[in-house]
Amino acid sequence: MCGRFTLTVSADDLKDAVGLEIVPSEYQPRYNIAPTQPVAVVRSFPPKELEMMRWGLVPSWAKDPSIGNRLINARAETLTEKPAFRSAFAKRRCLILMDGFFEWKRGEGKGARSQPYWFTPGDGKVAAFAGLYELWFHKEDEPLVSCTIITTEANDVVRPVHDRMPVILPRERWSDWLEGSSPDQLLALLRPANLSLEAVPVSPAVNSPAVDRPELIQPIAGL
DNA sequence: CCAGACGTTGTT
DNA sequence: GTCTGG
DNA sequence: CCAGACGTTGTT
DNA sequence: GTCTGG
Repeated sequence: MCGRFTLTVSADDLKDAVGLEIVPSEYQPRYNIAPTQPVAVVRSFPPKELEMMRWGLVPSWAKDPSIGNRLINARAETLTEKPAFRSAFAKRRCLILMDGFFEWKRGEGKGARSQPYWFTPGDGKVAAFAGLYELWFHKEDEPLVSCTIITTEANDVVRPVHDRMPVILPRERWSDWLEGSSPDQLLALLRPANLSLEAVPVSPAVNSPAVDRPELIQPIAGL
């Protein structure tokens, strides 16, 4: 995990939530955000800014941006060792904005379907994954800017569904993550979420990355 | 030395 | 760019 | 994460 | 089965 999430608020509400402007024409509410798609990100510099980035990290040394299709998550446990993430962890940390994420509980036996769940902080507010970003300079003037979501072990709410989850930073830790400098203090932030999460069983319609509508986060009966 | 990878997930 | 493997 | 493709040649 | 694309 995490391979799918939501950010369903309006551009105005997003601005109110984080205190930063976003280009309205680039943003729209989403109920099924998949890898390779644009996601709303706060990065600390230069300067602190809210912008849309491609989900899937493309390191500066990449010959081809397709490597980003695979670097959608970074394990917190090995962040400092992996060549693909080391420099981003040191210098290019970000907040990936969301208001819920999906995890799939695998069915027993072969051929069994996985049941998707939507996990949400449930207070209607914008929350944030801990992330890393990179700039990839090709031949155009503007670099391709991309990001990855940091994962850790599941907390008590998520564990029945899955053993990993994205790192969710409480609001009072946002600036610590963006502006921190000591690697030890930064790593200490990458813990399973302590905040309350609501687990909502949802329709397998979310399985298709092409489907994006409000019904995807409605509870389904019988579970 | 050069070449080639650089990642996570889940499944067996 | 930097590390690992041959 | 899941869904869907998995290929080349030559022609428009 | 495995890779690519969204």
